[in-house]
Amino acid sequence: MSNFRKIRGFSDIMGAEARKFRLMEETASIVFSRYGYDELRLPLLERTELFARSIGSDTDVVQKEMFTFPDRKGRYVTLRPEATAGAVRAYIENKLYAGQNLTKLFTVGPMFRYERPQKGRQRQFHQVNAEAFGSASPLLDAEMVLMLWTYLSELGLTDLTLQINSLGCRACQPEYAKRLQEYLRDTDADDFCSDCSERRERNPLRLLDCKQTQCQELMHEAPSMLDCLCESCRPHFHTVLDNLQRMGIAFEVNSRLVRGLDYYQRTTFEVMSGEIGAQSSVAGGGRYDDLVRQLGGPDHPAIGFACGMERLSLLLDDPAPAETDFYVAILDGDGLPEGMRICEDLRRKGLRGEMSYETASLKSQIRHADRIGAHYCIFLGRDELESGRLTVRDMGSGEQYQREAETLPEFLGR
RNA sequence: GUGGGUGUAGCUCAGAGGUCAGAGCACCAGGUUGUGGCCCUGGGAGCCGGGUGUUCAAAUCACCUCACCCACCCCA
Repeated sequence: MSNFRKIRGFSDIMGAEARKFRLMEETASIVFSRYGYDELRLPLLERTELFARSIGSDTDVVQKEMFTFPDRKGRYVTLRPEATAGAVRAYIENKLYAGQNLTKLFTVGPMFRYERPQKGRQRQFHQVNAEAFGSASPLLDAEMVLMLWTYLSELGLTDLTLQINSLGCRACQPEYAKRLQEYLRDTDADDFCSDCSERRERNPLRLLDCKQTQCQELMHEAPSMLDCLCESCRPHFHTVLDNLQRMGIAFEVNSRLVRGLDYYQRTTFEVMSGEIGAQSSVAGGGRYDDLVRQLGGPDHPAIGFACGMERLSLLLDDPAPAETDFYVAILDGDGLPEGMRICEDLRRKGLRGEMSYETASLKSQIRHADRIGAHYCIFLGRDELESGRLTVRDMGSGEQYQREAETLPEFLGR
């Protein structure tokens, strides 16, 4: 085996897997455009500072999962670990807000996080993202979730669960943090798992979604963010839920749904599957109403989501490859030029097929035609060259016909 | 970053210190068949993941390392 092997967590996407990726991309483009979204293609590399400022310098993503390195002039750059930061940067930098009050964008492509690979988790992974800027309307939140759900449905995915929560805004979050800390003060640090006892002070929200049973029991009685929503956030959340209900979207409100990226506020949501192992979250998103301003842009609210393509892929059936209409089997070396002409003529008529580039035995030619799934095998040997009529074999029935080359497109196209 | 599992032919795997490293499937050639699928004969193929050590002798034992898989963690 060669010494040149792919590096850890990076994979070659090919065959049925590549066809799934194409399906996910094309479906996204079709569905999202119905909702008014335009494609945005972002750089893979951005200044490290952009991610630290938007995702949060205290998060795991920024602290230990980014591919960060100095460029040739010593400036720190990072392979994007997610898409929102870059989309916000592009929104501000290109003044996409000018002349319109709503900007809807989607983007597809690779993301990079330095994590230990496992099922549904690679170091280079791929996301479908949608971001909408400029409206704080709860109807936009509902539409975003609806669009995501429609997208997943059109991919044929059922058996998914949608969870939704509100994290509150900068007005009500401090009040909740205070209440949560008061609650935690009455618990014993040693009763939590080691991770939770450490982050109890620094990042108490994280204790809410710890999977350890002892932590879940301790947090069972913890105050809920939903009880602390301010006079603005509470009706906003309820309007979102009302509209989802009206649109027939089934969801669960989960007040413990916490997102690991600091910029999320108000409505947050996650789509999960029970069939793909531990990495069960296939999509997630929410509002980030303060982020544009924080990154130096206008005070525009925004909302978005990301879909993990590798995880969706685990749920998709293998799409069949394109059908092969014909195979031109050359049985005599003199037939090679004519075979190529016939082959090319058929392709120009829109048919799909291949030819043998060298002569081979009839037996192996037929086997090859069978293997590539050709519907018809066209023989070109000594007899055919002399008579000017080709032998066409129907690979399904085994029947054979004599045909002039000119009549082939019509014959095969039926 | 932490744990557990696995690395032998293109694929699935057997071989557990001692003849030139094996099977099935796949592939190639030939035979048979009504010009493919069934059957028969033959063939090509392998840094036994890599390295170091122990031994007269290592795919096999020890240590190191790399990769893959699963889980923790984190997230999509």
